[in-house]
Amino acid sequence: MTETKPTTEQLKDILEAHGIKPSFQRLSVLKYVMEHRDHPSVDVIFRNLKEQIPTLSRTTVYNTLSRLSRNGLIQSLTINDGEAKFDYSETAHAHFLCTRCGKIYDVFLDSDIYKMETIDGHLVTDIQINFKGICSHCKQ
Amino acid sequence: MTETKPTTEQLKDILEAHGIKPSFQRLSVLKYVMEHRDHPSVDVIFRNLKEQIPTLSRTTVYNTLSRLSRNGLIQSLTINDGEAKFDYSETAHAHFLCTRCGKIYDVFLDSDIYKMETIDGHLVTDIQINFKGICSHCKQ
DNA sequence: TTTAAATTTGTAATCATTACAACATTATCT
DNA sequence: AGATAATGTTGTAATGATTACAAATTTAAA
Repeated sequence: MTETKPTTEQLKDILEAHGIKPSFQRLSVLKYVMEHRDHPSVDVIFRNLKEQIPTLSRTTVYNTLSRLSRNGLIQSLTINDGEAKFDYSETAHAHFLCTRCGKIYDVFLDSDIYKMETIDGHLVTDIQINFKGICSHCKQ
Repeated sequence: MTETKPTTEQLKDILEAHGIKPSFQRLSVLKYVMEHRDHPSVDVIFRNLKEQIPTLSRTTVYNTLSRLSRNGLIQSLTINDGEAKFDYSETAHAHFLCTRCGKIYDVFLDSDIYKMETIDGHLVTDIQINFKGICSHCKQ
């Protein structure tokens, strides 16, 4: 499993290292994304955290994810129309979206593309390689 | 310029070769996408065609683009949240989205990734390589 | 402890997309 | 050709994700 159980101290350190104040809500959102590597949507994150934090607002989840993403802590996957999916990962990897069941699979391929810092004179801050098709389960 | 001016006959042939009946609306949408390689959105396509075809419905544009995309004639770019962008191209290429000005640039890099037909046992029907960052114009 | 700054919350607005039913056009069959 | 079925188009209404915004709360600074 790629899932980790970071301690509150570790979460705090990570947020501060990225210039984000470690509020309780932010710690909770980051914790959720780190412990659930199945590309959760805003709605999934919100509904699950709401159980532990009844006062939590959907807007806070949006704000927090957007900030984590902007500061390069997590990646906002734009692989499908509809809702955004979020990804925390140390190692660069691609994604495969099954257009039948909607599941998103991690795909590990070592490509030089991930190392590019500029392209055609443009400054690169994010790289996403997206495959779409029918997954092995749906194929049968 | 990569733009082409296909004749009505050519458009008809292309549609029929992909198993799509060449109605007037479909010919018009395909023509627009082929002649405008700047990744237009549904709204842009609709508003421009509406001038020549006053009876045109937005739903028809959605339906047509979705069918052209499903049949592999055009590509629906999912590089940014918000609205989908459409791309007609004979040669595989990547895209760069400037997060400041919103412009999408074509990026040509020859990668073996485009040749993949399966990955991890999944059947691949679409591949997109997306870069994001600050473009050379906005950098200054 | 008072004041200012930052964060969170909830509701209302926005905007792209889809559902759907009526209407129009095109193809099929006798 | 004329009747009938199939397909395509249109417009409006619904849906669903995201954002705007202002009030309320919490945290930091003086």
